[in-house]
Amino acid sequence: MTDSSAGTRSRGKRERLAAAAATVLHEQGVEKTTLADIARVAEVPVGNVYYYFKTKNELVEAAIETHTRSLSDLIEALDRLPEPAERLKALIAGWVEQRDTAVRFGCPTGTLATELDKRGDGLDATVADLMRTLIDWAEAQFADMGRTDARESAVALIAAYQGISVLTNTLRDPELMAAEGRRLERWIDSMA
Amino acid sequence: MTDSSAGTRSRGKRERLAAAAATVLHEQGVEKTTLADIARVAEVPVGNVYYYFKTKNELVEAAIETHTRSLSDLIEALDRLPEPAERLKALIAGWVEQRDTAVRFGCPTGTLATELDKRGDGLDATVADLMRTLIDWAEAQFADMGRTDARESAVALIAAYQGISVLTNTLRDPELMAAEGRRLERWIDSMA
Amino acid sequence: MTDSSAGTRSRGKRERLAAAAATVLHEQGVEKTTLADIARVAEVPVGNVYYYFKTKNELVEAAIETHTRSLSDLIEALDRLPEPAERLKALIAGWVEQRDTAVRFGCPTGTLATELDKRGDGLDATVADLMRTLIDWAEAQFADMGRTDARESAVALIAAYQGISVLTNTLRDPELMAAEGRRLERWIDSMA
Amino acid sequence: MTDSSAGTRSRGKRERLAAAAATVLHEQGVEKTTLADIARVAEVPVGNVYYYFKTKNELVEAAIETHTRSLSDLIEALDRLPEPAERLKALIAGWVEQRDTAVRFGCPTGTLATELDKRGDGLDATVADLMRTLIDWAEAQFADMGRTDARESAVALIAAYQGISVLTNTLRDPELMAAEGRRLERWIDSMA
DNA sequence: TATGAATGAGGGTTCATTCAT
DNA sequence: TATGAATGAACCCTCATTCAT
Repeated sequence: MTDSSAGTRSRGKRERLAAAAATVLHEQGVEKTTLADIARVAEVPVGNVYYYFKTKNELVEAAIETHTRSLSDLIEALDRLPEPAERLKALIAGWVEQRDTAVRFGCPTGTLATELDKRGDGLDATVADLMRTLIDWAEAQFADMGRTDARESAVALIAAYQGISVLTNTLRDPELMAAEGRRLERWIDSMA
Repeated sequence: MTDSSAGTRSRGKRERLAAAAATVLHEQGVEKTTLADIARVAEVPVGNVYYYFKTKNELVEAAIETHTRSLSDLIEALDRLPEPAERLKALIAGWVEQRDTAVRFGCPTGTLATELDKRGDGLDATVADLMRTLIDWAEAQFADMGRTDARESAVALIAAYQGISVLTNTLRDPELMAAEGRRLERWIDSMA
Repeated sequence: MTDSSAGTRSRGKRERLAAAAATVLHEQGVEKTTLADIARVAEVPVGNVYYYFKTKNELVEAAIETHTRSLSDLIEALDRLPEPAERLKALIAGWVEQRDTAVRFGCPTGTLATELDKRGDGLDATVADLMRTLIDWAEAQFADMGRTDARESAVALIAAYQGISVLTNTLRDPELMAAEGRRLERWIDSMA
Repeated sequence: MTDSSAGTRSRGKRERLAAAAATVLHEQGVEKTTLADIARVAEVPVGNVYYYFKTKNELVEAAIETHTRSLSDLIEALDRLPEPAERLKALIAGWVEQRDTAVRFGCPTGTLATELDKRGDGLDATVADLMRTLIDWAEAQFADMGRTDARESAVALIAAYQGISVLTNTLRDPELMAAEGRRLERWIDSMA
């Protein structure tokens, strides 16, 4: 019991750091975020961070993995819905629900991808995987609906979300996300 | 004569700096770009930059203004086309033409907006104006086409471009932009 | 039984650490070597090192002692030879044999002495003892040969070795050591 | 005059840094010396060091160059002597003169070479050049004296100096250097 | 005895900004 | 106006040493 809680505390710390990284990197951006910021949020002494992550990049990587896991969970939940159209609309509904976060910080994945592209380390490939996972899942839904242009539709859907996230964030207007959500839903409905 | 040529040279320097800033900030990102980088590209001594721009932020602002002027020029050119639908399709065609740049650096305005949002200075409002200008123009075209949902369509169009820019850049695939361009054209055509 | 075997295991660990320290400190230098490096080579967990050595300096001391013991063994072996001139020439032959190590890392004692001198801890005195032991032994051989300048010759011999080690290492040429070895042998022979 | 003094001040600063580096690196060793140490001795603010030297390694390189220049000056002075044997003995006399420095810090070139070998950067090649320059010069003198074994003698001479420097430093005894100096002089004399 | 985890001081380096001329 | 030089705050990272168990 004591041992297990000790193990838990250690693993907990790593996870706390990864979670803090995911949040803070989203909110402040990769470049503006210092290790001290992440350490503070995770309530871990700065020097100790390096016991778990050898470089700042590894911390960014862990943040991406956190997002990847979130996406997996989301997909798993959506897959429980019976109809592909419903699944897609539930995805959209989720986006709309989080529109206030989008207003303040944009899409976590999209802004991260944009920033990592400029950095020159190899991390952009990792976010690309994450992005592809989402597109692939959407494609599967469109295919399930019998669409022959499933890939193109999937790309268009995710692009619409990425784009409206940028606009919602830039123009500080959550209603943009809401309206686009309704438009996308109508689009899905028009396919049935 | 000497003064005027000096003035000319100075204005030339200021513009060279603004242009260099626009390019380099797009390619490297705001945070990764140093004043020295911009000065080097503009072929202006580092110490001299501060004669024209008191802070790095003012240089970023100048870069945005450069983009704003580019947009004005573009709009002016598009407005010479007779039909609103043609104008919109010409806009889209321009996006597709520049897809290789999007692959490497994303949309200049979008990535800048994403980065500036994280910085906390007041510059995000300036990019927002730029973004709004484009949306407003698109809205005018849709209205001209007799659409009652002109604003929503305009937002959707620009969002589509922003989003596909993110995906094109992240996934390093220019074909994404091309395909989305064709899709958007079809959409415009379907409105006629 | 358990205690004794534990004790044995412990002494084994202590010796493994000292041996690892001797090797790694020679190869990487004192400053560039971390405790983790030594622990890894000795296959001892980092945290456990401090049970045997309270500070890094103590580990350096142990490394010196390891070298001292090696020197004792060497001297013991040389002393089995009947003639002092033979003993000295056997010493020289040993140096030449190890010239490839000298090329890569220099003389273990000499480089250690050079490094420890800069550190300001009291360890330089310990290497000095080691160095003196070798000189003393050489002096005894020269005296045994009937030389009245035994001390000076001994110093010259060891200096020649230290110096050619520096050059062999710096210029990365094992042949330097070999040639100097032949020269020194001739010198010894000329005394008989 | 003003301009030239301004230029002098700048160049002076760079040189002051290089000179400080040469001294401090010799006295404290490369690893133990911080940039702040060098900056303090050169009376230059720490942040300003990087205006002249982009990395610590460049500062080390500059220190080596300082030593190289000193050697050139020395050689130039020695070359004014008429006889090669005299030149070599003057070289030796210089070593003996500086025996108190050797006691405290060893030979600047030798200790630097020993330390740089462990560091893994490419600087060891630069010190090697310095060392070779000295050997080459000595070889020329021995050749001038009609020796067929000029190279070997040159290597032996420099090795003797390097080695006695190590011993003088390690055993903290300036008399070692003095005695070895006399021995080497006799050796030179025996060649005439 | 044994060990993973924690800690904090300090080092090298970058860079926006300012200064002196 | 122009410019090389100066400045210092902040950042990432390393590591000897200590702690808790």
